[in-house]
Amino acid sequence: MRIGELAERAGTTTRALRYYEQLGLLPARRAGNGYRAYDEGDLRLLREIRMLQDFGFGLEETRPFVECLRAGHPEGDSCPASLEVYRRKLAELDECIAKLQDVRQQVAGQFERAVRARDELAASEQPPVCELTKE
Amino acid sequence: MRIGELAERAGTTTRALRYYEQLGLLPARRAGNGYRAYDEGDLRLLREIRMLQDFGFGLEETRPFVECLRAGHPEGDSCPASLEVYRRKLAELDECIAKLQDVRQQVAGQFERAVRARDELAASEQPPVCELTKE
DNA sequence: GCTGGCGTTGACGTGTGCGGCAAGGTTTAC
DNA sequence: GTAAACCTTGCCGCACACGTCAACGCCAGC
Repeated sequence: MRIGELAERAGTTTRALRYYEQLGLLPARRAGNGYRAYDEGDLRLLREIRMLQDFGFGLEETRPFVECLRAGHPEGDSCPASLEVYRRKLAELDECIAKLQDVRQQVAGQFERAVRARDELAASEQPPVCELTKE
Repeated sequence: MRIGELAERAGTTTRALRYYEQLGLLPARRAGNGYRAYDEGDLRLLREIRMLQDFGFGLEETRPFVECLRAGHPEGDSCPASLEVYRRKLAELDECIAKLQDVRQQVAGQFERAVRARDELAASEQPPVCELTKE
């Protein structure tokens, strides 16, 4: 299989594949004409990378999974190094979520204060004249 | 006040201030010798920028707040444009938090599945011989 | 044999918020 | 008078995962 076909079957681009090879993440054999040659195993590796990327893993974080598969294990996460990455990622996610929730609270507080200030200003500048102003 | 003093009083760097000026976010008057000259008002603007940055606002998102203050309003969020930025940010935060929580769920699921698979494999390869193996 | 569609490498661009350095001018303290 | 500490502009670098050329080679169909 050549690079274009692999890219299409994995739902990515040739540019990404060349980049992965540059990182040593997904090295390719070469055909006689210099074209990159891939097989079904590479497709499996690539799908693993893509799935982890969708989870927000950086490319370096996918490396243990890829190497685990290349070592012949049935799943990318059959190795301790991969499990460790999972653990780190979960901790990271928890921290990030907590931080965002804290920020959300603070921003919501600022927003509500600002809205109240605006409403009070409007009320003092243009007090309702009488009941008749209500249409 | 010169750039170094302002930076120190706001807890930032001269480099950041020059960058803000480059963006037109915090323009500076100039002294006769070409040095940037700031006043207390600029310190106020800068503090506003820094606070919003701490909330994760991008510099462009702080612009309405800064312009609001420069227009003479008592607070950076006294203007409708600032309130709109708050609203957008809250929506963005909610979306981001929801996404992260979803990802966390999925990663946790993968992790637990992988751990179970590992334990089952270990159990089948090295079954507990008998009660005596427990120390 | 020629066009079109593959492939190759290499290099620069993207966005964000600065850090760091060079090469100079200014001011301040002693 | 001179050294230290400030200021100026300008430009390159970083992280990250590629996108987007450019200039070229290879191969299939007509």
